Amino acid sequence: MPIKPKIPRPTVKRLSLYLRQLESMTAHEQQTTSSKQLGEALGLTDAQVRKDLAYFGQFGHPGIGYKVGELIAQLRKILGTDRNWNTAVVGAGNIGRALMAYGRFKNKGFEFVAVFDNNPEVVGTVIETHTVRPMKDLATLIKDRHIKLGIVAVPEEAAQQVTDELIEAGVVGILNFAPIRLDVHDAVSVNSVDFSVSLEQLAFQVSLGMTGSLDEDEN
Amino acid sequence: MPIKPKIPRPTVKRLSLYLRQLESMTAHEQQTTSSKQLGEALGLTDAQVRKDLAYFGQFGHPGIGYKVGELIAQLRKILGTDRNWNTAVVGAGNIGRALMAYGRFKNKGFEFVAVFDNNPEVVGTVIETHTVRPMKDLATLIKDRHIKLGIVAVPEEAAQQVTDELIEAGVVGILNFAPIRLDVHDAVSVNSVDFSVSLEQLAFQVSLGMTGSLDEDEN
DNA sequence: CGTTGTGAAATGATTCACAGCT
DNA sequence: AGCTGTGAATCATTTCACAACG
Repeated sequence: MPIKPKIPRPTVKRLSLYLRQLESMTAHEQQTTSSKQLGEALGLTDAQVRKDLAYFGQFGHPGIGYKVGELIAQLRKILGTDRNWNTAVVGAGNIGRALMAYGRFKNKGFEFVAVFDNNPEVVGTVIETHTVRPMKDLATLIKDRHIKLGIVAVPEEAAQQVTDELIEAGVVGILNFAPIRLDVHDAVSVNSVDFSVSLEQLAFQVSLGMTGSLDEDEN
Repeated sequence: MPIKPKIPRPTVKRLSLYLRQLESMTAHEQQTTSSKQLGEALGLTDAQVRKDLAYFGQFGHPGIGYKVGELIAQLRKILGTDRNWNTAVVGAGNIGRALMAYGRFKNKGFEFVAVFDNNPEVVGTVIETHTVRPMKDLATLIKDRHIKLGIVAVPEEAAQQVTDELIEAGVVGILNFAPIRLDVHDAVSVNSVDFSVSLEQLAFQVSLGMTGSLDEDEN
């Protein structure tokens, strides 16, 4: 192992986008691509693409570009999605169901292997082939099924408590949909999706567009 | 109006967080706060908080801090959520329903005034007091109800088409849940929420935590 | 040729540190 | 004494530009 390269945070986000674009390219039988082409498809500069990829190794072929299949394999390895991540969904409301219904996660290395809810009317019902379990089964199921990722899709008031239980049971990564900052210790990773923030950002951009300026869109 | 201050993008995201934290403070009858306190609650430095706010004016009172009610009003004005944004949801699937069910948007300046879907079985049903309309009514309803924001919660294949229709009808901001980059002209703002990217980022962080290092979590 | 990988330069964002107000 | 607002310094990220390679 050479040194620690230090990866910029924005780079990580873009790796996912590269991977998705490349997968769409294989689907179209495309064998090879370039940083220019990849960048154009995603609204980035070619230099940005090359620099991002170069943090992880030398995947390109000068004069040729990148071999699509090869780069896909590399990116999966980098992102950790070459293995399978057993994942639990906590909260069988609309968000929980939306995620479980989105079939493409399976091919992306994420497998939902348990759903929990505390509502007795929901417990026992089946969502996408999975029976909703009561919260009291959480710890044992997380352990038995070697679940490493947890999705917190419960109301704000319950989010921290649920998080604590997940971590206690052995989960090492949390995707949080509740509008609060979750308190976790350093060994656990948290990533939050916050609809209010997203909408307010949008309102700001729009308001601004009517008067001043911010930098580009970039989606 | 003096000059163009140029707002850092990360600042905008944080403004939403400040606003939410302040709202929770008023709910607890708190009259006044400081950049230090605000920062600690959100995992930011006090200097960061002050700098963010100072881009928009001098809202603080030296020696005292910030008056909570006052700052809330200012932030709402800055974000554009002091007015009301009529919003349309396209796609009455789980994500669309999750958003409509999240009651707090109303108090945040976003009002969902129309839902559309192209599935005949769903059209005509009622979601949170709103009858689902067919796609063919989109243009007229957007115009009649002065809808300015659109939420794209449809499958990937339909997302660009839906976006085009929304913009054609007069929408100026789009919140996109489909996993593609939407093509829009400059006068329209787009903000995307991408579950796959969020999950893959999480997997990366976790994988890394097992070996190397990235910078802090920060949720 | 066209395209990568990469130092060096430029731009952007955060933190420091302190003068000045209450 | 306590806290803001802000220039200056630091740190992070992006862009430039070009040598090296197939």
